[in-house]
Amino acid sequence: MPELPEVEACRRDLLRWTDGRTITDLTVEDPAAIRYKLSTLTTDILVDGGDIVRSTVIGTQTERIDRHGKRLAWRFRDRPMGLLLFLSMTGRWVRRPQNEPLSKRVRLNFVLDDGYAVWFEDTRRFACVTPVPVEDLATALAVGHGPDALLQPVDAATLRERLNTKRAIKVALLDQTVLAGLGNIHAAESLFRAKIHPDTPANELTSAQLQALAAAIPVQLAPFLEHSLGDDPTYVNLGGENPFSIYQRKGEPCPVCSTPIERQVQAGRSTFWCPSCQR
DNA sequence: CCCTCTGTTGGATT
DNA sequence: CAATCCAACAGAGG
Repeated sequence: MPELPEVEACRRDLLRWTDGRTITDLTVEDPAAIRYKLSTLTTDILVDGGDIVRSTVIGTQTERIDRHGKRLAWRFRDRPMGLLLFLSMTGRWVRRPQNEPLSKRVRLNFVLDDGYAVWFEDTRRFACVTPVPVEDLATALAVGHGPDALLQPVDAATLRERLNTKRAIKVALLDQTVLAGLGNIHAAESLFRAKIHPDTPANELTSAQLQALAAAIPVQLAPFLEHSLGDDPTYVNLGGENPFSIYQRKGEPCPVCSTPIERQVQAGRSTFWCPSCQR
C-alpha cells in the first residue's frame, strides 16, 4: 500500500503489536517472500531464507524498528540478524487471533505469546523481507536512497542540488535516490500544493518554486500519518472517499479554481494536475 | 465468460 | 536520459 505515511503507520503497528511480546513461532507460507535484497525480482529469492528468518525471530522480542523512506528495519533482542521490510504495492501487516485460518495472501505468519499472530500479507507478491546482519542494517536500510522526506526535510538549496536533472519534476520526485518516501500520489499532490507543472524539467525550477516544493512535501505527508490503533492498517485513504485534491480526479473541478483536472502518463504512471494552477 | 485496462513499487532493458 | 517491459494478481468495465 505504501508511500511514506503508510510505511510509518506499519512501523507503529508492528511496534504496538509486538512490544513486550515474545515471538513463539514463525511459519513461512511463501518462501518467495524472503529475498537476499529488497527487490521485486523473483531472481532475488533467498534459498533457505525461511530457516534464517525463523532463527532470527523465534524466541525473542522486538528491540527497535526504524524507517527510511518506504523501507523498515526490524531489530530483535540479542539476535545477530535483523529484517528489512519492503511493502511494494500490496504488502501489508495485520494482527489476527492465532486460531483464525490464514488468508491466502499470507506469506509469513508470526505467532506471538499473547494469543495473536502477525501476518505479512501480499497479493501481488512484489513485497519482500530480507534478513541482514545487524551491523549492516542501518546502511542497508538507506542504501541508494536520498534523505527521508519527513525525518530529514530538505530546504530549497538542498532540493536544487538533488534535482540536478533534466527529467520532469514529477518523475524525479519518484526517484528514491533524490528523496526517499514520496510515491505516485504524494508526488503529484505535493506539486499541486506547490503550483508546479509536473512536466517542468527538474533543473529549471525557480528558487521560489523549490522553496514552495520543499515546504509542500511535509505539509502534504503529515496529515496522512494519523491512523487508527486497530488490528488492520486502516490508513487515511482506505475505505471511503478519495481524500486527495487531484489524484484520480480527471475531469473533476480543481478544488482551488474549478478548472477540470487533467491526466497524463509519465514514466508509465498516471499523473494528475490542474492546468490552470500548475504552470 | 472473455478481454482489456489499471495499479500507493522498483529494477532491467532497449 | 527516456520510454517500455516485467514481476503476479485483483478489480473494474466493456
